[in-house]
Amino acid sequence: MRHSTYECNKGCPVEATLEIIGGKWKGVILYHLLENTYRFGELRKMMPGITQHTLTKQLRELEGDNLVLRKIYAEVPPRVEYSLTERGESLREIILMMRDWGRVHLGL
Amino acid sequence: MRHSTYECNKGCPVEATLEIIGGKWKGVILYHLLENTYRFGELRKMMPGITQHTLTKQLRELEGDNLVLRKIYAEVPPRVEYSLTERGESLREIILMMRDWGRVHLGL
DNA sequence: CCGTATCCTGCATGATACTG
DNA sequence: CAGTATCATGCAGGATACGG
Repeated sequence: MRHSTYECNKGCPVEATLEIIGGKWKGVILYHLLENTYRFGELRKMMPGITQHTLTKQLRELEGDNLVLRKIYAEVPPRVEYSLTERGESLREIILMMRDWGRVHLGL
Repeated sequence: MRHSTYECNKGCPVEATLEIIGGKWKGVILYHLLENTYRFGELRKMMPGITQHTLTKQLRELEGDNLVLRKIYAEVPPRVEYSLTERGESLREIILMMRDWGRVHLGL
């Protein structure tokens, strides 16, 4: 007896995906990294509302979920660049669809 | 001088969309309603982890965002059915993509 | 420049009990 | 059956200060 296509008994795939990109800032971070590789300070400037503390935490979590790559350059002053992993890239379509939906239905 | 396609200065459309579907349960609720119209108690059974209190609140918020329609039947015992509005339907593609992404990348 | 270390706060979510 | 009413709690996110 097969389950419904919509069954969510143990680990709904929609819920699980939202746990990864559903934070207050993660979608926005990924959205920016879709366009380009960015340094920590650049991301911060793009998101005036986020604190340094929170940005660091969110980036660590995205890194932990293997969506974002953190590359450290041994320079002075230090430079750290964030980019999407292949797994992160695979979210491109979803993120862009959310952007489009927001534009159309929320007038943004 | 045009802005970048990715600019998020005031009201990022990705962030705004996530505010609507990004809660812990909203995606799952919408996911179920994608398939069918359901009664309150049916939804509750489908999501064993959610409490009555929280389900009510989430449904009210979805209703407030005009994604879900709440239809009350004047019967005894009372019957209330939830379905997607047209606006809710417009999220179908996004939700299904999140489901697929979860299945492929999270092994669900 | 890119962080950690503390401490703190609000709000999303939950537990439990009661009701039209 | 489908809710409200209360009260409780955990954790995401923030403020501020300091460090390699």
